Amino acid sequence: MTGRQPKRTRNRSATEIRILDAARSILAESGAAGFGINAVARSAGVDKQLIYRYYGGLDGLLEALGRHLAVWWQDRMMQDAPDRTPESYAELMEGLALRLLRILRTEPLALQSTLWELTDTSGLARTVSQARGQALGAWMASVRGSLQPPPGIDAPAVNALIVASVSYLVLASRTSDNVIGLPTADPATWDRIERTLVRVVRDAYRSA
Amino acid sequence: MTGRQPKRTRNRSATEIRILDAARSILAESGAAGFGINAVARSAGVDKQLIYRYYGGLDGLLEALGRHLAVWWQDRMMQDAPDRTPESYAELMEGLALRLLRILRTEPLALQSTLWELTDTSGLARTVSQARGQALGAWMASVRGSLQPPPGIDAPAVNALIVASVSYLVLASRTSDNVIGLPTADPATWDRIERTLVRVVRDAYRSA
DNA sequence: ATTACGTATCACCGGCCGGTGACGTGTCAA
DNA sequence: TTGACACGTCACCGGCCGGTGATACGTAAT
Repeated sequence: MTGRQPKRTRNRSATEIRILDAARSILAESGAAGFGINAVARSAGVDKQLIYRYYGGLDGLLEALGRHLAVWWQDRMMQDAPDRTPESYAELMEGLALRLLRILRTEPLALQSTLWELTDTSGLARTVSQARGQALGAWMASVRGSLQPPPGIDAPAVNALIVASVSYLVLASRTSDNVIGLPTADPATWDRIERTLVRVVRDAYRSA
Repeated sequence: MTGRQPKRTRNRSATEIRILDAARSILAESGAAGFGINAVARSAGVDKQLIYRYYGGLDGLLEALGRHLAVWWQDRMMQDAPDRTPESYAELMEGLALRLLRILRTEPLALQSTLWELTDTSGLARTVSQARGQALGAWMASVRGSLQPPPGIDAPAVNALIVASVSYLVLASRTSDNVIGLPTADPATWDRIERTLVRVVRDAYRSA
């Protein structure tokens, strides 16, 4: 009857992790819309005052989350598919496109952080957004070896088109089951998309 | 000193237009984030109660806005470029891609309504979102004539990739000046993108 | 045992949101 | 002239937001 309850664990670094984890899962589950001091504090089971003390408010928390996501993207890109080293620049890009597609489709965190990049005007989520770009670049560098794109082709532009199309299709499929005429609820559609991606990349990088 | 001021125009249909125009310009200028009953009422210089009376609240207003945007997209797609009728299916898609790219880049309303499609989960903005898809389809139908895609090519998938890439690049350029490695602040970058788009479409639809 | 400090909690603020009920006041028909 | 009614306005509600000051409590050095 006496003591209320033992007040909490009283462990700063553990609390900091609780907060960061809560931030991460809120972003993954609710997206940028549901993200805020109150929501993070509630989800972490912690008073929001601690977010101000340990992270310096929303800005600091987002910076920390950005750093966290940067390594998360790196890990996620590298893992689970040491597919054979590509024999051409086109194959390299095929690998990147398919890998990105699968990550975006299976990892809510990946999807939401990509989406946030499009909506954040305040620049508050800048560090969060940059994470993906860095990871893509790092993967390219690590797998590329000495492969060069065929001459006379604007490789950065082609690659941007590919990555952009993958990103948009997955983002749009989240809220609609018919994206630009494709029934994205049907798994077979994604097979078509993958085959078409491969085909388009090969055609774009064929030298002739 | 006596009469306050004449209370307002006392003209329902004019007020309805004021409200709808305010909604449209708020969407164009502030996007989905800034959109709400209070903001629309303020911008229209009208009490929000009227939005409930005339449109039945946010839902009704959004439906009306959706219908409005549907015809707006149609007009915007058709106007300002009766470019020569295409001689191949590839040319047809080139035209669509370039037209969409330019509309998205120059019309904030087009960009924001496309963006809303990605963020709206409540389905509240469904009618707003569908407007674009309908307009693209209608334009295709009107220009297509008897052109057919080459056999053995998944034309819907290719077209979706193209439209998706254009959409993503423009959306992302709104909040960042470096999108997937491309400096989108530099006008020359958009020339590269256009050239690359044309090239990719042609390669994708070459029959051989 | 007392002090000092870091950890955690609570209570409160102003502001904006969507939504609603009650209140004028022009207009036009009975 | 006297209604009835539609158009417009005002005031208010509960709820959530980001942010801050004061307070309780465990712990470790003095």
